[in-house]
Amino acid sequence: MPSPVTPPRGMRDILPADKARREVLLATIRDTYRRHGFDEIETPVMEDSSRLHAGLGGDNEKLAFAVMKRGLTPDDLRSATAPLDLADLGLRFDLTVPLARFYASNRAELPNVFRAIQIAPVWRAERPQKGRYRQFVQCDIDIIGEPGVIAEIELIAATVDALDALGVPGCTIRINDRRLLTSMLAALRFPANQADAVLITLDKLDKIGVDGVLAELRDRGLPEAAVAALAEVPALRAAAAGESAVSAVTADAIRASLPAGIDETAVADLAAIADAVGADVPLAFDPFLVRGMGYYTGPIFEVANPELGYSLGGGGRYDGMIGRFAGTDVAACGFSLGFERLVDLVTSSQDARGGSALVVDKDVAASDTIALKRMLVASGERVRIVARTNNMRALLERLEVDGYTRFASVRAGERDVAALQWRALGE
RNA sequence: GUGGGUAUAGCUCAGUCGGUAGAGCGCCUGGUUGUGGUCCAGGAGGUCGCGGGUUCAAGCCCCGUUACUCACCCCA
Repeated sequence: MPSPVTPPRGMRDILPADKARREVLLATIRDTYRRHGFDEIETPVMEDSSRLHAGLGGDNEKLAFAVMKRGLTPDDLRSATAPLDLADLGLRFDLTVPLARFYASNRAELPNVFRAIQIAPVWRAERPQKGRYRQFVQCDIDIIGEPGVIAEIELIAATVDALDALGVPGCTIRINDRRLLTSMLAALRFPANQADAVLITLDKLDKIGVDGVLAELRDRGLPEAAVAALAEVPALRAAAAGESAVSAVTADAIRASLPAGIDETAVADLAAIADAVGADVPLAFDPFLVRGMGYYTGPIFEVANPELGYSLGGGGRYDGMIGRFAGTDVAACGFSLGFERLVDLVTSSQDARGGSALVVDKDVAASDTIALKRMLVASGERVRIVARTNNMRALLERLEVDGYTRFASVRAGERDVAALQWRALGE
C-alpha cells in the first residue's frame, strides 16, 4: 500500500536483524582486506559536480544525483541553460572517482604503492529492480602506484578470499583485457572511432547471442567486411555453435580464441596473472567481457555467479585516471564488490544469539527494574526490558526472534538478581 | 527512458455473477491457566492507493494517475 512514510524509491530501511547480518558480513570483508595489506579510508559522500561529470564515470554520470546550489534566485533559474548549471555538488556514483581525487589531494602522506579499502554507499538515479538499488554499498579495494600485474594478482587474490570467507559458492572471476579488445577490433579492421560502439554491442553477446550481435553491428552501419571477419573469430564461432566462448587463462588458449594481430603484452599479462593466482582461483578468460566504464586501460574483471543474472562485482586497471587529478600519470587498479548483491546471496549467517529479558509487571518500580538491568549489564549480559502483556506467547516469540535465550518475571519489590527465576526461550 | 504485474485493517491476504468489507496474526480489556509461553470472552482498527467515468448500485467494469514490483537498457 502506498504510504507517505516509505523510504525514497530504491532506498531501504534496514531492520535490526538485517542490520546485524550486514555488519557481520561487512566485518568479514573488511578483515579479509586488511589482512591482505589494504588500509581503509573514507571520503565525503559528495564531490564537486564538475569532477563527477569529468567524463570518467561513463554512463553513470547521467545517473548522478545533483545537489542544488544554495541561495539560488529566480534569476539564476532563468539564466541557467542546463540543469547542472544549478548544481555545484553531487552524490558520488562510485568510489573510484572520489579515490582518484583523494589520492591527488593526500598523495604526500600516502605510501608509494597505496592499497586502499573503501566500504561505503554510492547513489545512482536508476530504475530499481532485483539486485538494483538507488543507494547501495560498494566494497572497493584499489592499488595505486603499481604498474605491474602484481596489483591485479593481489586484488583478485584478496577478492576471492573475501568471497570464500563470506561463504559465497560458485563464483567465477571472468577476465579480459582492454588492450585485447582494441587490438582485436583493429585487426578486424573496425574503424577506430567506432570501437566503443562495437564494444557495447559485443558486451551483449550472452544476452542477444551471436546473431543478435552481428545484426546489431550491421544496423549500426559498421563495415560488412569487419563484421564478417568478427564472425570468424574462433571464440565467436564457438559461441555460435552453442559452446562457451570462455576459456582457460593461458597464452595458448587466449591466442586460440582470438584473431591474429592481438596485443601480445596483454596476452602475457593475463597468463602471468592466472599463473600467479593459482589453480584454486576460478579464473576464466572471457574474450567478450567489456565492462562499461570508459576509463579502463588494461586487464578487466568481473565476478559472475550462476545464481544471478548480474555481476557481483568488477574492476580493472585504469592507469589514466589519477593523472587527471594529480597532474602526473599514476598507475591504478581496483576491484569492487556489490555488497547488496552479496547480502542477498549469502543465505545463512550465525547471528549472535544470547541475552536475557526481564518481563516486568506493571506495578514494578522503574528504579527496581533499572537496578536489576544494570547489574545484569555489568555482568556482561545483553538485557532487554519488556512489559508483561496479556499475550505472553507473542511476546516471547518476539524475544526469541530477536535472539534472546532466557527470560525472568520481575514482580513488585524484586531487587535481587540472584532471586530471579530464569526460564529458557525456544522450548 | 521503454514494457508487464500488483495496490483491500498495523502485517499476510480472502472478497464469487457489480448489491456500500472479511479471516489469520498482532494490538487493547477482562477472565482462565502450575512463579504466567495454555485457553475463553469481548473490543479498537479500513478515505478498498488517488482522480474521473459507466451503473439504481463499483473493492469488483472503463479511463487517467501515483506508488510498489519484475524485466529491458545499463550496471554493483
